[in-house]
Amino acid sequence: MDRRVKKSIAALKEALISLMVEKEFREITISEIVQRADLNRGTFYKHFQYKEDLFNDVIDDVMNDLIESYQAPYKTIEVLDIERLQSSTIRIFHHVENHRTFYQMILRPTALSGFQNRLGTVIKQLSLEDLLVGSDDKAINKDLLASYHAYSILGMIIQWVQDEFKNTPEYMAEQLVKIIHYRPIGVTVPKK
Amino acid sequence: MDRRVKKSIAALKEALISLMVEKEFREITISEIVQRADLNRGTFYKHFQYKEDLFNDVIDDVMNDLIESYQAPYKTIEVLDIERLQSSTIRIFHHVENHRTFYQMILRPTALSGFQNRLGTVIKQLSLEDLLVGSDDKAINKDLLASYHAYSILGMIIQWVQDEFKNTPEYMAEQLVKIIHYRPIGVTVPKK
DNA sequence: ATACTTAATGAACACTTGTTTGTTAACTTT
DNA sequence: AAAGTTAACAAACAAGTGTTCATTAAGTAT
Repeated sequence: MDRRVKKSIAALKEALISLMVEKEFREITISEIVQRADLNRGTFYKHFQYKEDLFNDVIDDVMNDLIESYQAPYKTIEVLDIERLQSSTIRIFHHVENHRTFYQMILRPTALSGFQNRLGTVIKQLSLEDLLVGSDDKAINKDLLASYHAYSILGMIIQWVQDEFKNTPEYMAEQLVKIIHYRPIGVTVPKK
Repeated sequence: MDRRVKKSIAALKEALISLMVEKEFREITISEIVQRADLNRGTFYKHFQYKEDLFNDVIDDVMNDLIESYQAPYKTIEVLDIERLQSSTIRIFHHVENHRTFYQMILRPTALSGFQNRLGTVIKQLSLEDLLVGSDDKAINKDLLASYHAYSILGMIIQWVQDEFKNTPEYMAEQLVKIIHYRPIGVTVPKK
């Protein structure tokens, strides 16, 4: 890859990130980005169509790091006991902490992903009111459980939509009940 | 509320929805919206700042319907047995089907919520590779389970961010394990 | 029915966007 | 080191954005 391209794209990413710390993505203009990156506006359009595309490149970097940190435990462990999956092997939360500023930027309620956050928040509220009434396990953080539950339902809906509504709503409801009552089985699987 | 306002906003919502069926939200201009709504551009800016704000109004309508359909079962049932929560009481999937076009529009992978979808997809992929290895329950749809699992983790991360990283990553990982092993308790709670 | 309030309009403004075109200069390949 | 390639640049364009302001007319309240 041409060194000029690498430098330009790196400068654009840098500029976008530093702007996103200061203001909403919505309000950042391409002119501002190139101004901060000290590049010509045409250079931006040579590589990207929208600022969203540039942002996707930034996301790519973080996602690659996530994939690495998720797979990291398996590199040292020869066999994986699913039932006894220790919380220490779950590295994803460390990854998030390492990219703290990024995730804060990305997931703040007002930000980008308007609809999914809204839907998630609504379901979470409903969960808090209802499904948690019977729970008395003091060791479990209620807010975390509600958010877990809310977004898991969102996940099922997204999968359903991606499957083009092939299943019936009744099937979906049944699956939800089954998954909630499901537990991973304690088998030991040899690595790869 | 002034009848003119109600009519204008309704026309703008209508116009936006019909445009969103045809093309990406990104590519819809405010000029197009008012043109289709047969209104002056200034009228749009009287009520909204960005097209995102108008879109939020559309979302509000659907969310209100969701809240209703979620709470509907409890209106007829006097007591609620959490353990025996029948799938038939879970109305949320019917709500989604009733707004099929809307959800398809909103949740298609290329659309709006870039980052969360990306994050969800990555975690789902990783889940499919790993956590499902030991599962042999033929009654559970693997893709649904993976998506459920992926977005539930996303939900925990979002909650963590909203709590301003008060907890440690180790705590988060422990909570995840606890929640996965958690089951709702079979208590019967009197309605309100 | 009349007076008031204010939504909707049209025109105008500086600015950003997305695109194109020719020129300059940096990089790669031989 | 020279030749060929192409990124970065500057300038210019139509179209959209976000804002303001005076004018018209629809709606509300008395």
